[in-house]
Amino acid sequence: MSVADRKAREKEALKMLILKGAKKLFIEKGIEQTTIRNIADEIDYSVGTVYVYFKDKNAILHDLHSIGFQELGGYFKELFSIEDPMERLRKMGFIYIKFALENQEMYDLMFNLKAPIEFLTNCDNEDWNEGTTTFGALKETVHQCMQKEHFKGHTLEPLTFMIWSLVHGMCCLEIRQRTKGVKFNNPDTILYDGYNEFLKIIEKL
Amino acid sequence: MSVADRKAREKEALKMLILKGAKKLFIEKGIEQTTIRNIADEIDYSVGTVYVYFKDKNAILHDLHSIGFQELGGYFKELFSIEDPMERLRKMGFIYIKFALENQEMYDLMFNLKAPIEFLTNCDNEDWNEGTTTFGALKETVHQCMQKEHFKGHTLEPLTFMIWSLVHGMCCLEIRQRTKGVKFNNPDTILYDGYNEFLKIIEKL
DNA sequence: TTAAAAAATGAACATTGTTCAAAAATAAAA
DNA sequence: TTTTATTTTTGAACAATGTTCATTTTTTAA
Repeated sequence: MSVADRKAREKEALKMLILKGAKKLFIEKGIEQTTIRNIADEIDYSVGTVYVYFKDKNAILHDLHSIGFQELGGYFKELFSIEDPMERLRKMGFIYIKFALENQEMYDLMFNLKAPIEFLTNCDNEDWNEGTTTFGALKETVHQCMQKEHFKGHTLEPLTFMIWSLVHGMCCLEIRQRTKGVKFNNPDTILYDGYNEFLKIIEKL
Repeated sequence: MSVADRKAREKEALKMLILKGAKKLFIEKGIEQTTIRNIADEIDYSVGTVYVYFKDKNAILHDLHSIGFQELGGYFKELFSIEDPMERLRKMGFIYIKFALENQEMYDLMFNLKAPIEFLTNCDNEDWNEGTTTFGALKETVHQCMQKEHFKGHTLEPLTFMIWSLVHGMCCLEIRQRTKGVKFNNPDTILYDGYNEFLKIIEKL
């Protein structure tokens, strides 16, 4: 191993350290409430160093948003072993909501904040690979459901988007505290009453 | 009319002027990109004056979020004349999406931003009247649908929340630019392909 | 041991929301 | 009308933020 190799590894390590510190603070005190100085303090480096490794705050948020998608992938792992696509779709909905509620700041970053998308636009990058891949996974399962004679009369792409919108809408309203006027039976609102109604709906399609 | 009355009227007028200026700038250049100084400049007053009429930026955002709900109410007006609840529900979905797409910054403020809710919390106000009222209107229509034997096997409150989540989810993903990976047929994506699929879904419930 | 290259630093800048003593404008009193 | 009291408006000043960059420190190569 050359010195250049080690340097590259160290560079990568420090980049990860910054991201790890940032994520910790984001979860602890919220993304908006976390400053670059906070992040630098957290890992005992100076502000300037953070800017050596990241172009700006959006770059940090974008990288962390990608990490969020990796983590969602981890949640989704257990789905691979489910043969029946309808059963997989049901579980997928549950896991999606669970992930959103257990990782609210990360979910917000992945699907709501402007920063990650702004970063892509700034880099002249039209595509949003993380989202497209996840959407593709859902679409594949819906496709298999349709092959088994479910969802008659629906079109794959828009229907997939509807299912995504349904669970995303729930999570979004909950995370942004717009569910105050909704009277649920269960204390753990979305994950029980919401999810149950979601099950009823896809059953009828 | 006493002097005190006139003063009260003038005070109210200036408050409205500030809100009007703020709204104009929000729509023109985005909420995050608009500063208090911008708003003050827009209406030819000083920064300090803005703070005489509003406690802080959140107070402006909250009042503007309320105005947004009034405007949504304006969009909803034509629904009153529709007798058939199912037909009314369908039109309601269309108008909701239309409002969201035509007033993206306002929609964001009403249903996504933290500011209006933070303002309520700061005032020790637990309730979110604007949202609860709008949710109530949707719930009433869904209730009438159920009385006409639609939506068998569903529960009013959670089902209403599902329908809201569905349209909100679509609008949210579109406004926050998360629909890049979804291939629609129509150029006006959500309002046609999305809405059509929404129609198919509520038809089957 | 020394010179060159790389990495880390933190003071400095522009911009933000916010405050508040002072100034200006208005109303009430003499 | 003139003076006093009250209300309204002002903008300089403050702390906090994202960001930059000349300087210092550390590491590598000679």
